[in-house]
Amino acid sequence: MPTIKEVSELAGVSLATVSRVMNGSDRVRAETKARVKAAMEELGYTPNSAAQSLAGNRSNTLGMVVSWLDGPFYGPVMSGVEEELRRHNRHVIIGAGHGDIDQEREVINYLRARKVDGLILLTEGLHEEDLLALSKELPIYLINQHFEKLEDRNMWLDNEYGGYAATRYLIEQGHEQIVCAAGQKYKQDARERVAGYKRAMKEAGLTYSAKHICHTVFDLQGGLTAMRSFDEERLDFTAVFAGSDEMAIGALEWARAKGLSVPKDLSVIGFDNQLMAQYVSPKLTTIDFPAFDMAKACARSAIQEIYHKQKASGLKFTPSLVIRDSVAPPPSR
Amino acid sequence: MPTIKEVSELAGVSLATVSRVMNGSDRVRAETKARVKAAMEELGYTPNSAAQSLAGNRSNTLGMVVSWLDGPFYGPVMSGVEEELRRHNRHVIIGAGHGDIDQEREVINYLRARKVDGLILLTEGLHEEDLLALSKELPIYLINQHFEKLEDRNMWLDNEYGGYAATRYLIEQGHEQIVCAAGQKYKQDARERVAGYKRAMKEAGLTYSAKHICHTVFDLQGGLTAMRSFDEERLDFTAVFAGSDEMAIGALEWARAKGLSVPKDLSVIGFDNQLMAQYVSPKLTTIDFPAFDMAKACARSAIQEIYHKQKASGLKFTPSLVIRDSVAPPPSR
DNA sequence: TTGTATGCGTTATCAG
DNA sequence: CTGATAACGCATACAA
Repeated sequence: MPTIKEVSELAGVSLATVSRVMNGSDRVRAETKARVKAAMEELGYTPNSAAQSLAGNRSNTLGMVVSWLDGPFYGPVMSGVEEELRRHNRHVIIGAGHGDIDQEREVINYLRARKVDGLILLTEGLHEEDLLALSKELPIYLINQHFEKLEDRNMWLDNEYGGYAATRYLIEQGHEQIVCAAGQKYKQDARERVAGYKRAMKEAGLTYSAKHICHTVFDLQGGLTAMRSFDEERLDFTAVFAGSDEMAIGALEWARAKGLSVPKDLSVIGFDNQLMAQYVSPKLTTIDFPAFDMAKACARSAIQEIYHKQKASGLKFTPSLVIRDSVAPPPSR
Repeated sequence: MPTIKEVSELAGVSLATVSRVMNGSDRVRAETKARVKAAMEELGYTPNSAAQSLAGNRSNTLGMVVSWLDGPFYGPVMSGVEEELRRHNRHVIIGAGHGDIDQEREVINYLRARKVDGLILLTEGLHEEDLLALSKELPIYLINQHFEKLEDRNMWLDNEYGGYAATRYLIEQGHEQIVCAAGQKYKQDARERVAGYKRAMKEAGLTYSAKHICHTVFDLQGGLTAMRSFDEERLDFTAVFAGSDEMAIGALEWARAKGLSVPKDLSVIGFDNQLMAQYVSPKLTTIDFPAFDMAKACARSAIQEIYHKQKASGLKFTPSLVIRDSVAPPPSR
């Protein structure tokens, strides 16, 4: 493995000069730079990242904390971050918090010990105080969590608009009685999606009661629970807006058990556009969550700020409707 | 951030001694060791991994190459590896090959430049020559790829047995006419699963022709294609063994389109026990692929060999049957 | 614009 | 069993 020393000898310059051309060519003559680059090329030089980290007092590594490594949602996010960082010759250490706040903290400590230069967080447990304290120590970037005090290190989805778009689509199809199966009430995104539902309903002059909105959990079981609740309340409805695809699949299951055909008797729209949305029957109409793009943008922004001293800026992403087979006009009476 | 220097001063010993107690206490007096440990504790010392890498000429990092970061299959694998490595204070850099052999090679080069101490591979493109050449350079560990020349760095699934168990279960339910929707013929695991099917059929004295086995692709579309082929061949069958859950879901879709009810009219068994197997309707009876455990075992073995000079040893994993709702006795005639 | 010298925090090789 | 001390490969003041 060649080192800068060998490169410098071949190029007939000093170590320092080689180092300079590596780190964004401060002020070195173009000709010298070319000679050095040629030498690097010839030797097949690759920098030793450990030495860089040690001397430069930074690890060229970002830490990333997700709740699960194996959830359908996190794959695209990790993928986006990894891809972007590798393009910039940096890398990422990923840790899983397993949905537990203590484990999340532990992972963060681990990453700190690894001296990561920044942190990308896609978590649920950490609250504002935690985040604020952390951010005093090193730059942290938030995916899917809108936190005003960290505004320019935020990549967030306009969940409200997503909920609006979903509901709006149902309304356009002719539905007037629409229920909303929502996720955990303490979750920001769950609440925002519900807000979108409400806005669309009001805007269309449709009515809903508190019973039309059922906060349960963002999973299949939660979807079932919500549907049962609507049923027990004897509500009339022709369509359901589910806060997540998994909940929507729960709704499909409920409908099947009830002998209702989707979308003929009941329309269902989900949220997230997870992989499995395409695998169920009927294929789920849903709202796309651009996780991959958000992750990429986040990584790019982090790199710019941390390594190139440019100001970071947050970005709001707008989700889009994905039309498949689970929504149709309501049954005519 | 405290360094060993500060620790050594507090403990009243030399740098070298501190270093010794860190690295598995070669020969240092118990009392000294205790003093040093106390000092480390008191200062909250954590080793600087960059310095360790530089001085020790190793990165304490393993590279891992998977085909996709976002496939349902890879999550549990990454999860297992990450968890095990972190427990041992090592880490992993994950790269994705995107199912393309050139990209896989590129990722491997990237990881080599990062000076990983070993490589965990869960790939498809690389062939034996590649692997053999690579393994001359650094230790490589294979998940889900049985390669005799690297026998003790192999974690592999007994796919043949899995295919046998799946088919056997169908037979026990009373099926006699069973077709097999298999994955890509060039894939080792696809072929092995088929071999298991054949063994079970023969053992039970049941017959099958070449037409009963259809090699397509390990995905939903492949499942559809295979089913159509059986249909066009006008085969009689009451059950299908699909080489993957995705193919099985394709079979479900085909049955639905045909107006067949699963499992009443047709039984379907899958393979892999991916997350989505629980989300489709009917819930898929399938063969569990213990990806998480395999990954953990692989990481453990790698750590033992690379960092503790113990001989690695491969492991064969036996898949198990997961009974859900997609298999029933054949319709009585 | 370029070169020299020093230090980053460890490990490893020697002596003692 | 323990202590000096020289690497490890690079970044960065400081000098030239």
